[in-house]
Amino acid sequence: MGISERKERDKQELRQRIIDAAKDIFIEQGFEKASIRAIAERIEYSPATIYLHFKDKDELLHAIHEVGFLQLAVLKKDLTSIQDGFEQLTQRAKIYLQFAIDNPEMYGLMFIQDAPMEAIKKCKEEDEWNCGMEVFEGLVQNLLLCMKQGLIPETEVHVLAMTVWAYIHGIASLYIKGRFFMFESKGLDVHQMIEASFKVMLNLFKSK
Amino acid sequence: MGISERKERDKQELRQRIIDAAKDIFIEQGFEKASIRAIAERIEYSPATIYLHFKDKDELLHAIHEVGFLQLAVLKKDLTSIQDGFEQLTQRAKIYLQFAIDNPEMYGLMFIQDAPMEAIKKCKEEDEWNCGMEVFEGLVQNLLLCMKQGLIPETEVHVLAMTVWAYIHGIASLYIKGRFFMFESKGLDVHQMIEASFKVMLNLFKSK
DNA sequence: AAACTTACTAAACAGTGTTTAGTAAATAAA
DNA sequence: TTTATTTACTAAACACTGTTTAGTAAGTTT
Repeated sequence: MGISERKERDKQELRQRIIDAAKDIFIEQGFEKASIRAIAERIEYSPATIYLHFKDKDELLHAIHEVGFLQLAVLKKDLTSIQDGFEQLTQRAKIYLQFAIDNPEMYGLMFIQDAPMEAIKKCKEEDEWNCGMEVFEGLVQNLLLCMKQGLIPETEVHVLAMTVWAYIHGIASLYIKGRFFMFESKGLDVHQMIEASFKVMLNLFKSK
Repeated sequence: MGISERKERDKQELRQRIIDAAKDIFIEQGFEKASIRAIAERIEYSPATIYLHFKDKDELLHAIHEVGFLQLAVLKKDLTSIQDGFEQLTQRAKIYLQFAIDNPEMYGLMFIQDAPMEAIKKCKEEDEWNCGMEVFEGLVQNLLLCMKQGLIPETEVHVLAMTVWAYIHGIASLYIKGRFFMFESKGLDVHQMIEASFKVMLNLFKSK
């Protein structure tokens, strides 16, 4: 009975085509322009077809945001090979920040917008936001390595990870949401300031 | 010629009524529900009338976001009377964070959403986002006080302020946008973690 | 050949921001 | 006082949005 299996494959393939098309429009033209109708048109199906694969737009955006985490995972994949904990932490932060700057719409979906989390809330089986957890766990492991190497003081590692994450996310989100714009109009070099802030933050973490 | 002046007053009053109604709906029912039509209905005017006072929705949201900064300013007004720089910094951060938790929609408008900044970009006279600048300047002055009192090491103060702001905003925005949700579902007390992270961050800043 | 299932969509519903054309009243000019 | 003009306002339309419903046409099973 290969027929029903082929049908299932076809179904999954169409689902993937929807996600890909949605992601492309989302990346190219931004959140606003990524309408169900525009996505449907790109894959040459009717808008209603999308609802055979996704409960609502939130669920589709949730699927896209997972693609974003996959993208980020690729960028992070070589991090653990960096022996020095502190150097790894520096690179980790830089990758995260660069990802946000290079993919502001996707970063927004992953860490700022309500949509993907709404989807989690709606489906009863608690997803627990595994995507975000994975990023966080990487940071936790990194910080544990730093502690093992005596580079930073022993502290409750989850709290420490939360602190580092908050800082990096703060820089990333204020930047991509235009809140450092005031510096630019005052003639200051924002990128340079971020770089300097980065160094300040890292130095603070060094155990004396 | 009191007539034209009265007319001008009436005009400004209606403008203010629009802002107030918009703010109320925005606060009560969230960003999504604050439609032009809903705002118009509340003040018993037609939707088109709103466009006689505001170029577009972004401009209206920009006006609302200024009300938010006024609200925040009230909460901050007694801060400078705190003599100890470090204590003032602590209280400043707490007020900022508490404001975000108590008024998530308004905080979103002030520091996360695109709308108000779009309005700035659209009108040619560079607004420079004075609202945000004011908050930032308060932090800068606070940090200068800390340095004067030898509580923190001498560093380029704008970079330092950016660092502190990013951290606090990071905590605030990740919290209100549900990204700490994963901790909750793991049985951790998020508020306690934030409190702990707060202490970690403040201790990092203390000069040894 | 008839019954059933699947995959899909046209069209509608209820909402959105925004613009246009037009009205009715208040004011200014004749 | 009558006419002209400006002002304040809105009904209705336009072009969108997410989503649902009812129906069709093809494929599969009986």
